[in-house]
Amino acid sequence: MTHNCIHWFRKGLRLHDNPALIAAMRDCKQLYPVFILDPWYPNNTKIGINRWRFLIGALKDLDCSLRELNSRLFVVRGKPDEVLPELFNKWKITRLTFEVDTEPHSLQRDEEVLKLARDHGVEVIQKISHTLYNLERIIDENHGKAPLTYVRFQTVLKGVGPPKRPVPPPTLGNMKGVSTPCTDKHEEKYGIPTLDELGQDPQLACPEVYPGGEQEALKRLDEYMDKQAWVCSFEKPQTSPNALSPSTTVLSPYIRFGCLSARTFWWRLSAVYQGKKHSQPPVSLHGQLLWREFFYTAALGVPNFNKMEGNPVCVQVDWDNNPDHLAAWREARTGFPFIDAIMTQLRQEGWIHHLARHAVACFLTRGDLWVSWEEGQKVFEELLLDADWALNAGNWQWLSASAFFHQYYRVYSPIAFGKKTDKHGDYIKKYLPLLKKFPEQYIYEPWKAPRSVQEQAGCIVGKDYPRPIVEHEVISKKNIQRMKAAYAKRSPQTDESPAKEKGKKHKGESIKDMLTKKKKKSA
DNA sequence: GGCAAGTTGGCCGG
DNA sequence: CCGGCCAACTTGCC
Repeated sequence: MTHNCIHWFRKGLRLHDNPALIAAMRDCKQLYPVFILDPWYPNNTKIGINRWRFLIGALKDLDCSLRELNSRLFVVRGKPDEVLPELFNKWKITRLTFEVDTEPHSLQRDEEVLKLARDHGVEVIQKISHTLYNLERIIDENHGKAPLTYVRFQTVLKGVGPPKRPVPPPTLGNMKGVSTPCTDKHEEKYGIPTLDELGQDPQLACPEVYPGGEQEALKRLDEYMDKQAWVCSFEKPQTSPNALSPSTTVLSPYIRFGCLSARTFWWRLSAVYQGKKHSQPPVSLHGQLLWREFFYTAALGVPNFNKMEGNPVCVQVDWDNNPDHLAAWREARTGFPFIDAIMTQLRQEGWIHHLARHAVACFLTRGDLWVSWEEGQKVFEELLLDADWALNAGNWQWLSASAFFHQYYRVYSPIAFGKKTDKHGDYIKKYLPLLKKFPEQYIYEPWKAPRSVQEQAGCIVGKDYPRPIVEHEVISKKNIQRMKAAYAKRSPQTDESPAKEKGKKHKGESIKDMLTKKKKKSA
């Protein structure tokens, strides 16, 4: 039997390692590659202009590549559960293929679509290619629960083996006997949207630093895989958050939209590592892909993963409702140049280094402003090209010491942290040119500069650039105590039965224990 | 009991 | 002046 097929692109905006697309081409007469632009989607999540532009780039590139296979991309406007049944009838569809997406709202949407397909007699083929592994399998192997530590995650993976190899991209051979019926009105009806159509003002766009698309992704991948020594010695915590050009690969936006397959990246790294000494997870580049997998698994296994309430792994904290603090942070006017420079880079370029995310996330939440991580999550969702539901929620919980990471007394200093990798403040001067003329000595703390120095620099603190929004040394100490209180509330069983702990120590108290205790007391 | 990607700032010894 | 150690201090897992 030959089929009329829709391949539904959602994430996975690529031809390489796309098993669902290959499946669509098998025994196929007419192929319709579809992307559904859901105008209602932005209702619950705000998407910034840079993210829209990246998506447009990725769609254009996809359409280009499909043309080379004598096909085209159909961008369809509407809600999937309304649009797909129409298309099933109109195109006499017998088969629907797509890539598995494990985000909760996607799972719900796809459940609905499966029902509709069944009603229309449409066969559905789903393939896993967005993640390295079948995440359900990982949860099964861990006795039905998502692993909560990276070490545990790695232990589970040892039993599962390496990820599958990527599937080669389709060729004209795959398209033998397959056609994509297009009319003259294709552009008009199924064309790729413009920023205008998406309600974005192109005039407001900053210069594009990271163009979207599979070709761009593969070019970038090649460029980095050529640097073999760099790849083999890569250790994420050693890279700089405030380098003038990125100290890491910036492949994350491409992986987020599926312009680059994580499995392709994984096996390209394996090829570079082959026979050489190389860094290891969690800090290596393989380790980065595993962190992604780790948070994807947690996001699938933990209910309400993007919220504090109803999230069983998340510490419940009495965050302040402070719109002024939140706005200052979002709009890069906290008065801390390091923080404001990072937030400026985020808004302009759509990407900031992982450790820069640490600095601003800690500052917004447990470090200084005591604003809920959910608010920060929303801002990142809007502005980050690589904003990914699972990673965004997981990392915000990590940084706010709400889950995964618990050493809340480790607070990043908005002054000291940046200095370690950028003594002269060049990064600050790049993104906050207003402060360009401040002497090095004051670049991280311009409010400490004498009036005459501020005048000389042409920038008066309190007038041209804000005074610091909080006193970091004071507020961060207070906040540590607030975190301590939140943690204490968390486990009432230790409150009720302190005897348990005493009982445990009673018998086996060693000399070393006693020494440690004494030391602590005297300190 | 010890260890875990990603702190800071103070103190001590060289 | 620099590197190293320590305290501040938690949970999950081995």
